[in-house]
Amino acid sequence: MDVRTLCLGVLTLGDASGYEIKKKLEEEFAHFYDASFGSIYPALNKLQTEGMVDCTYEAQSKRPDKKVYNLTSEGRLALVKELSDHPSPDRIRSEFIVMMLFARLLPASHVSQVIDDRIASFEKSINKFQALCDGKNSGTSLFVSGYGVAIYETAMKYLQENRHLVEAEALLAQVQDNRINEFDAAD
Amino acid sequence: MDVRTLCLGVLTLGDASGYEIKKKLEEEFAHFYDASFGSIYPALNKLQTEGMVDCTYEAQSKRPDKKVYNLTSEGRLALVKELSDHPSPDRIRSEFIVMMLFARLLPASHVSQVIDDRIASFEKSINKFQALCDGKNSGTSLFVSGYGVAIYETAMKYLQENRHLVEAEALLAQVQDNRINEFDAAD
DNA sequence: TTATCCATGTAAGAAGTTACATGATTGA
DNA sequence: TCAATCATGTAACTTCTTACATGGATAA
Repeated sequence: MDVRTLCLGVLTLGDASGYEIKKKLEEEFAHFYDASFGSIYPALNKLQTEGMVDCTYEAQSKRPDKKVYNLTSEGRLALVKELSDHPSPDRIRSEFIVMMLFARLLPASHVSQVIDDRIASFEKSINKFQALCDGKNSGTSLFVSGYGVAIYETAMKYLQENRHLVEAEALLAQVQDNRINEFDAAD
Repeated sequence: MDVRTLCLGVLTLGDASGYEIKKKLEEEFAHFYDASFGSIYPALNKLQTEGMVDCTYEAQSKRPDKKVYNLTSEGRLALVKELSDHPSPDRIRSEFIVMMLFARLLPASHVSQVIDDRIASFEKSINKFQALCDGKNSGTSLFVSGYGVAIYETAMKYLQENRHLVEAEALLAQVQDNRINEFDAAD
């Protein structure tokens, strides 16, 4: 799955410009997939040459023209085919977790700060998903935003209840380092 | 954060070869970061030319030589500096979630199969993290594997309890498609 | 005998990000 | 006046994956 497929998918929800597709991704797919303009615009142009999408220009006063894309039947077929493969495993890239694993190398205060920030950002995500839940009628969107709420709530609660494990280790390592430094200083 | 940083991190746990670093990543960092040999070996070579790691050859009978790397003080410093930045938000790429969002385009049976598979794979992940929990003494590893258990358990439970939302929509769309096809056939 | 583990490496290519260019509009 | 929103696009660059090359040992 790539940005092209994602664009086709968004277009099943209605005609849209590249800019609108990007916005839709930020709202709807929040946290589960993202793409930049630098990948969306070329993808749409390529999809057009391949006949997967049609494009009509919408002139706008006081704004650049809008290129509104709509899915062709070939495009819809290609999307369904793409979605029919079994999904590859989720790919997660968490700098936060890596940092936690090496917490003993860092100042304890910094570790605490990072955890505080992470909890705050989880809270934001939960609110965002919650708002999405409330505004949604379709079963699938409800399912996905509910999934987001469930996972981020668990993650947040876990951090609150278990942060001491990491913080204790960071603190211990720091104390030991200081002791060594004191020994060094004493020499 | 990139593969280079990850290699430096693993080397704080003890000297290791590229191959061993890869294995360690698969065990310890499972699901939160991964890297292929094709990125690890070049990263280690570059780190060596930069003086971040030393390398000693270990001749092995009946096996190729092993290049065992160990962290230099510059390497440790660079790692700490890298980890001192605030971690960027987790990046998740979930084909599964995208597929759920477009479930209405797919055969209901296929959707059900995909959810079954996902539940099974979550179960595997939980067992893996659980085993990791049991085998670990350090607070940080316990924290991280516990985090994995908590999240995957939530995800699994959520799928079990809410899969009907997606399955119903896929089924409904399918029935409507069939109805249209019947109309078409009647013409 | 077939696959998997051990062990390192390279080269080609995919896929994306970042930064830039352009430029008016609107809200703080 | 400063930032953000709308709107599209390109080019350079980064980063990683995949596939290949090599080859003995071991387990099913």
